[in-house]
Amino acid sequence: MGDLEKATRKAQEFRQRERQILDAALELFLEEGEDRVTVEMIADRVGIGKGTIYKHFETKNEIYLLLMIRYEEDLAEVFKQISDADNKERLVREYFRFRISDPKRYQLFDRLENKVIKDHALPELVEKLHSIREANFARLTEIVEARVAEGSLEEVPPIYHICSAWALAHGAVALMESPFYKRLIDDKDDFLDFLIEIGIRMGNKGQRGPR
Amino acid sequence: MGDLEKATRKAQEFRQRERQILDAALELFLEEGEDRVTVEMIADRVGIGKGTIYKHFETKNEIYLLLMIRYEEDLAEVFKQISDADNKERLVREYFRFRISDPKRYQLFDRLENKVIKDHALPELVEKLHSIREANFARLTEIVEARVAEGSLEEVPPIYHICSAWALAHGAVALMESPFYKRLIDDKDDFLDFLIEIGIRMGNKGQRGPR
Amino acid sequence: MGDLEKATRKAQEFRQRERQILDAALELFLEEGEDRVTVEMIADRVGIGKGTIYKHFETKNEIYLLLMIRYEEDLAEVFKQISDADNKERLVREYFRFRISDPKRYQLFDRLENKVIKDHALPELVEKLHSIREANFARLTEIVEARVAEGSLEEVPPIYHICSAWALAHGAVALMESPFYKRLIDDKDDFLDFLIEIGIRMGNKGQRGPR
Amino acid sequence: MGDLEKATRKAQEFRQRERQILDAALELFLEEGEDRVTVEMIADRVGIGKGTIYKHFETKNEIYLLLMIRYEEDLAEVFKQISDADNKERLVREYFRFRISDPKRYQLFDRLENKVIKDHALPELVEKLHSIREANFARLTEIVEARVAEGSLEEVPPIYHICSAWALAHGAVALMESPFYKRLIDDKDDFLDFLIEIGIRMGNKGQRGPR
DNA sequence: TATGAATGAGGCTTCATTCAT
DNA sequence: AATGAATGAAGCCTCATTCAT
Repeated sequence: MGDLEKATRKAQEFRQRERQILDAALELFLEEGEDRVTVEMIADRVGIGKGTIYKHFETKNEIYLLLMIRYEEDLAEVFKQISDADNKERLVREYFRFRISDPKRYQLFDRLENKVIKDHALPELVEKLHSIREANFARLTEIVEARVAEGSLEEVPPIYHICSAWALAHGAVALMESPFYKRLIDDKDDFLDFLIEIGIRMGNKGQRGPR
Repeated sequence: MGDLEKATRKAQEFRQRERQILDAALELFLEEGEDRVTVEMIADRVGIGKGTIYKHFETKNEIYLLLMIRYEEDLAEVFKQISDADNKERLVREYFRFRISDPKRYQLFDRLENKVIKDHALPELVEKLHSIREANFARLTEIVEARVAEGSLEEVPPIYHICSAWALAHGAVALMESPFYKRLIDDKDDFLDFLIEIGIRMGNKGQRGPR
Repeated sequence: MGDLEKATRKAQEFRQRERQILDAALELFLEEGEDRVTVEMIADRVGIGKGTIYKHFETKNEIYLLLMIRYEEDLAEVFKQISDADNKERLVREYFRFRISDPKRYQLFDRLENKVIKDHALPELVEKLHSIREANFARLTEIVEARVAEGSLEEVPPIYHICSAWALAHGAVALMESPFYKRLIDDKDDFLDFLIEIGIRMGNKGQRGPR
Repeated sequence: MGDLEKATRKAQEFRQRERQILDAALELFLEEGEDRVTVEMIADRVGIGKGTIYKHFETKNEIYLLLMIRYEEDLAEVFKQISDADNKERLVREYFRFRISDPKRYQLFDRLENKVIKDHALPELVEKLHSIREANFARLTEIVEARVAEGSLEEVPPIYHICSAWALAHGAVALMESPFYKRLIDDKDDFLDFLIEIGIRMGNKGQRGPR
């Protein structure tokens, strides 16, 4: 094996380990709650030493952030899948599906974001996270603008439509996770259908009287 | 002053102190984030000794819970104000207003609930919290059932209507607090109006095609 | 015992404990070298818990600094003893004696100062330390100025005389502590007499040719 | 190229690398303080791997020691330059110049010596260091003895003269490096002249009354 | 009852050194 | 010979809770 090849392999293994650590961290955060998870626990789950983690990440906060970025990138992927030709209905549906498909994960990142922002930690990474999110938003805005132009959505700033969908999805997630609310709903899927319908219709033209 | 009188006064002062502690704790939790607030900080703000706090509350978790219960009771008060005679619109409006009026507080309790539940702490108090909430729900359910009966709301289980309103309000709160989304919306009040309108219309009969 | 009395006693005991910690820390630093001494070791020597130390001092650096300030105050005491009426000889002698009497301590603080300054730690305390030192210097400067005025010291800025004495004392201390040099000198006291004589004569008028 | 030649070259390169490492280490120790410099930082500056450093030196302590020996050898060079024919003045001047020319370096080694000795590390190397220093001393002693014999220096053990010069130089270095003292002296060069004059006269015959 | 000094488990992070490739 | 990923002991500091006064 050539030196170059060897180096490439090493680099790949290194990347691979990074992924392992992030995966293990995410698992543990979801299982136990991020505050209860120590760096040592993450290392143990991967089967490596505590110090090794710090070869890959500067601080625990960086792990948080990287995980959040991964999530945001996954969301970008979802948006990319839904080509511009698609209709709004499909978009809202996919968006809800993505959010609700793993509500624990979603809520974890919601908590983490607040934590990380309060710590003023890793501002460059926070910036990166936000810029990915902004790109996602730009894409959404385009789609919404087209709908507004064709007259199927009410003429308010596109961001209103986006944010209200975001809010409903966010709330739906919290609902699905709250042990209190969970026990009030018998047929979860049926309820989700109901919610998604609301999401789809929300902001459609002609739903509101004159302001 | 008689002994009895004296004892009564003492008991009152004790109650009073308890309130002071809870108020100070809430203030600090909101200002700094609950993780950064130590029991000592709370005692300092009240101007008492750290040990005294433990004469009133068994653990820090109990403070969390008591605060949450207070919040839920405040919400009950809101519902009580809105007599059964009231229309749905007013109810939704007040509900949103209450939630959004102090989003930080709302989010704090959302976080605390998850934390406390994960700790399996103070199950009796958690039970109490939930029973208050259930009472609130019962009241809401009645109102909604009436609307459904009169034909203005779609015929799905009342809980669907309640939960979707809850979800939207919950999401709206998160939106208002997220630094990322905050900067995307210029006219906050205008957007909230938009959202509340959606909340009001949400689930109205005739908004959905046949399932 | 009255409440006031009790409070006073408590406060005294608290002070006393602070002294104990500082004493133990100094002992250990001298015995083992500051880098080898952990906060836990200090606590063990005092016979208290690790956490207690942090009730008295914010960081390990603060312990360093407080110790240094104590030393500088002791030196101020030496200067105060030597009233202005005294002659230069006595002053130099006492100064050397103080420095050399505990060279390990002196060197410890020399090291600590560099360390603390590099850390940019506790700037207010560093400031305090320096202001004490400055007061000591002001006192010295007065004495030296008087000698210069009466013609017994060479007419250079008073600080020159002070600094050269400081330098010789500083070097003498290092000499006394260096295992290498220690073994070269048989009669330590005799050599110190020699050095002190040099210190006394150093800078006397008429010792130097025209510049 | 023959095998021998090749081996020789390899050996030379190895030597060369060793020098590079020591140079980089010295630079970093001076810039950042030895405690803040990790082995990795040294490797990075040289542009080699961390492991390679351990092919050349057993431990970090060995690097310290080798650097100290180099410094002592440089000093030996200074003494060699000043042939026996030279006068005392020139010697003292050169000695001061050497010490003061790079006070940070001097102080670094002073610190390192204490550290290394406390660790009881690498006793053979410590021994080597001391023997070089002893040789330097022997040379100095000869010179001083000649001066004493010719009557220009006071009749005390030669080591007294040497040690007092050492002490003054050592103190001068500390002075030059102390941020506190630095700001008290306006004209550094003028003051150094003053100090060197003292160093030259120090211990001259006729400077002291009868003991 | 009120106090606050004392506790110590536990978390994060650092870094000299090892060792398989 | 050179590498650098991996290690884990060790250090500093936090803070909920206890308990003697």
